[in-house]
Amino acid sequence: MTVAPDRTPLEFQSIDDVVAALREAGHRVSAPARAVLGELFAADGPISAEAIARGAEARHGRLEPTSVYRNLERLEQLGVVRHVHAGHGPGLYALARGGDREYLVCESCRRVISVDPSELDAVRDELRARFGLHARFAHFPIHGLCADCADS
Amino acid sequence: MTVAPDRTPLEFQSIDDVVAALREAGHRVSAPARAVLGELFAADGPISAEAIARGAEARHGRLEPTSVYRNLERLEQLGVVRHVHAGHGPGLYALARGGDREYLVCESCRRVISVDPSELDAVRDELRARFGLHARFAHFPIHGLCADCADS
DNA sequence: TTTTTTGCAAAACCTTTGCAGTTGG
DNA sequence: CCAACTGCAAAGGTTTTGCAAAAAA
Repeated sequence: MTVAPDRTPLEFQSIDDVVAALREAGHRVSAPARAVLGELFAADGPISAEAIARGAEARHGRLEPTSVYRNLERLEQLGVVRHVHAGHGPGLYALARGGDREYLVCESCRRVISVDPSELDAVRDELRARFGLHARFAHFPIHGLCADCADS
Repeated sequence: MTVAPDRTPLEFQSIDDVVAALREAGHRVSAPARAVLGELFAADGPISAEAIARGAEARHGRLEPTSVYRNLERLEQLGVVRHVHAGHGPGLYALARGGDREYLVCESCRRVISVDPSELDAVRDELRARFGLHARFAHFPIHGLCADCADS
């Protein structure tokens, strides 16, 4: 078992930052591991493991989904990555840089809206007052129709 | 293609009501179909297809999960059944009687809290005002920790 | 009798696991 | 050099699909 280094996700600004953290935690850093990080840093939102595998395969060599999942799991334990379940379909993975995020998902166009948790405090307060539920929207996001899709 | 009869879910108070509606819609009603309905009427909350298959198998004869899924799909098209996705794990199915419901799920104890949609209007209003999202919690419920689990 | 529904088998989909071989440090 | 990581193959859990046999109306 490895221990997450004493860093916040905010400090991971580049692939090399993460590579350093991985090594600090006793991990080795292979070409596939770098390729996965490359896709995550290149993405502008949460993406699927399969998208990572395909993108990385195009730019670098062969990359099995298996390996992508194993890398993502490791990065998630390190606190570098988080994943979110958007409706049916595969889980979506994103860098945790920029601090915690919570998500809203459009069921129609599948757009993922990323928000600061504080923006959902009013919602959380209401749910706790009324039902005693301490709601979290980081892993299982709020679903609905975005403004554009609701208009049509 | 069949057309849903001109009834609201509120009118389905018994297995026979549903059987009548199925026939009205041009469907045949087999023993397995009745067994699935029996489990749904016996359940006191959303249950998995596998639970339905096991329960029905105990009381009546053999019942393949395949058949359960096919029956649930048909009942869902008729408006008699709805399903909800509670975290990881299988989908949960419940009768739609009593009108629409929306759900909150505890990520720790997996308890499903069923609420009247109007109880979530304040939450919906806040989400719409702030993000333009028209939230729905019937199919993908709100996740979090219930009061009991949050205390421990 | 005729069309629907079932059972069984197989596959699809996403993800995890096992294992032998390769590779990073 | 040796533990860790990879590829490949296989399996796990949930749901869907294909098809011949059984059953409803």
